[in-house]
Amino acid sequence: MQKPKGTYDMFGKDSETYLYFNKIVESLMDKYNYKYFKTPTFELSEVFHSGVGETTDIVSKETYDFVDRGGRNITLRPEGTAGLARCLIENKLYAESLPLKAWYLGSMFRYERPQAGRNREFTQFGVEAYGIDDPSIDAEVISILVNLFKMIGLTGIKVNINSVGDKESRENYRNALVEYFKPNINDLCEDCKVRFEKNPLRMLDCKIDGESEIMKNAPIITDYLTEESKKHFELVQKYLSDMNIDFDVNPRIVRGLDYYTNTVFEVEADIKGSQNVLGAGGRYNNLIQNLGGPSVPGVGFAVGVDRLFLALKEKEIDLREEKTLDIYAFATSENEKDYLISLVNTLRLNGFDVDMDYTSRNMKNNFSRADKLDAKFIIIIGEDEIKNEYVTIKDNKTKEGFKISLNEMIDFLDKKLEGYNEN
RNA sequence: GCGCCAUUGGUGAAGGGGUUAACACGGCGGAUUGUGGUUCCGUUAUGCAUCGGUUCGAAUCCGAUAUGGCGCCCCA
Repeated sequence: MQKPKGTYDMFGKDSETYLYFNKIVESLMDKYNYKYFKTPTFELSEVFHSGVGETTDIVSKETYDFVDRGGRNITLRPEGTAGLARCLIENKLYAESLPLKAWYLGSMFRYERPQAGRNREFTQFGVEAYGIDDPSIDAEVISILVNLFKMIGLTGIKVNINSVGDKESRENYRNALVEYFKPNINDLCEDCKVRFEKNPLRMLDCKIDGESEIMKNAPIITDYLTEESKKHFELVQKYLSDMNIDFDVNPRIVRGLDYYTNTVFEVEADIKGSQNVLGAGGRYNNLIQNLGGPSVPGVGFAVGVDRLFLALKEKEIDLREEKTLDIYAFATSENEKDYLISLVNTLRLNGFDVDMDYTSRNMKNNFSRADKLDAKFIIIIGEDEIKNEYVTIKDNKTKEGFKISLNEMIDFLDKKLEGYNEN
């Protein structure tokens, strides 16, 4: 038995990191007053086809599609935005007071060739703000991303921003690019020739020709923005500066998904490997309309959580909450086991984190097990303890031993643990 | 979808055709102990990703498959 290609099992330190990361995200979202949304992991296929765009590879050849038992065309979500947009339309949330600020965290699915930082089932954390087409929200969304990295202590990140303009700007620019490259197309790489036909904007991203003279002198989108788009982009930059957020304007970045308009951005980390873009996003003012809803603008980003963890690992950042066991309890022989079980149950009901010996190990093994589990206190139950109604409690740090009557046990432990937390 | 590389126990690994698959950590058991983290002893892969092939003989050479990694396409 083997897990499917491109999936992973998460446990041990990694799952501790994951749980702690969730907590950080939740508290971060509270700071910005964004609300958690949980939408389905799969949607009717058309949600992604009309939402993300037919032409992007993600939808045209990387989705997990299947027909369910009722004959419906279903797609496992390859990204989070389209489903959230569908949720907004279906529940008419645009009728409530705007902006609607939402966040999500969950699995996404893309049928791709896996490598480090790229899986077929992967986790994204995303943020979206709908209803207000104001550059201040673009800037806020970017600031969330920057703040997230700050909160988890990840350094060496770089924010690149650009504007792909509105529909009109983009059409003008596309024509200019085609015009510019047409005479020289034969000098470019094979991939670029394909992009020339399919999506000329992507040519600027080319790994092979990217640094060549012809690319450097290519027209840049900023010169083709309409007055309105230009002003929007300038204000985004101003607000970012007002928040003291460092960024670079990079006219070469274009997003892969069709729904973006105006602001686009990505955040890259200085880590090895080609999967160094940790998060990316932008504004999408036509998405809701494309999905059959009213004209509602939106802006947001998604972070690749697996990639983020990879970066943490490379930088040796241990993002975990310290979790230690309050009590490890054991009995000196099999005869006291039933008593032990009942005592442990009582302790747990009183709010202590307790583990116990299930196999009646010898005493030495029990002590080393208590150490391994990082227990703060050890409780020992023997014949004498039962007969005289007390417990032997050992402080595992100071090695001090106490004989405490059953009645006083809870109070004693409460007080001791309080002292522990203060230290 | 394409190209290149890799895969040995619970983990890190050595071994690159010759019979018992090294070493370390971890796990389990024991010695001693109504009070331990040290030490000592024992044990822990009939098997080297899977399936075929070559050979007297394969973890070792060859092929296919699977999975992982690097790069590309694409993208978070």
